[in-house]
Amino acid sequence: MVLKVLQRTENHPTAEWIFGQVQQDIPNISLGTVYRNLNQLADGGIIQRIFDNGHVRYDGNMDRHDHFRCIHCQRIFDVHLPLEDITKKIPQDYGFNVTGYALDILGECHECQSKRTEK
Amino acid sequence: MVLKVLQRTENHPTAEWIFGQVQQDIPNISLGTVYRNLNQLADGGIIQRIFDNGHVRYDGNMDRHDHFRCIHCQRIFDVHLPLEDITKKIPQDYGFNVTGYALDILGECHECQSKRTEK
DNA sequence: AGTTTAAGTAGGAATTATTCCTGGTTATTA
DNA sequence: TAATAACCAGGAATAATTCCTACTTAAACT
Repeated sequence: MVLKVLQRTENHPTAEWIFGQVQQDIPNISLGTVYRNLNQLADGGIIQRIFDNGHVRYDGNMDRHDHFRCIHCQRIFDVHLPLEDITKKIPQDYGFNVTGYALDILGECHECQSKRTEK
Repeated sequence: MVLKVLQRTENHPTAEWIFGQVQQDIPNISLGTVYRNLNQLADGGIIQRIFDNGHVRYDGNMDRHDHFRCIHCQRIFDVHLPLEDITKKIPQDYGFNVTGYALDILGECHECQSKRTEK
């Protein structure tokens, strides 16, 4: 159920929000259960953790993708950028094995640009 | 003083650690002051926040660089990769303004590779 | 110099997100 | 049917961080 809720949304919700959603179907589920399930799913690579200013959000979309966060409205958008460089260059230049990476981009989204220039 | 401590270390310390260091010079500084100063410095772009599994660390090195975290020993290494792609492609493909980005790479560091193959 | 205003702070309480614990419930196996 | 295992609710505990209040120091003004 936790997984279903997460995959049904376009957003990148917090544990708390997921808890609220799941509660509508399973009224007496506990927050601890949501956390336990999210951690299992994330550790098993089924879902992804996103670190948003020290707070954790979750993403049920496991296609390789990155995140853009608007510095005004704080929304997180999925973006797709192939960075095949990394998996070549890091082992080459540093001798480290790469198992994954996460790119977080900051900036100003479309809407917030318009809102700003309207004034 | 908070800034000085942070810039003197090669590591990516937590607020708590910085607090301990600064205490040696200013014995009755409070943890809240350390947090306030770190937040001001980070918001002002003087230092960088690093999100390490939901915990916050700080980095006094403001050259444009990225981070590699070893999945075994959990240490964080600085790596340098020019990703000029991002600042071109994101505005092009998505119409977002980019003000910054952070690349977090996961993998196995040198030492942990050796340790593992020794066995 | 004395007074007002502002800025920065210690110390600790409060808040928030997350994990941990215990006893109970359900499912599984034999 | 009895025994074992897995999972969970509910709430307590923990950890990181922010917030609050009264105090101190510095700056600006008269």
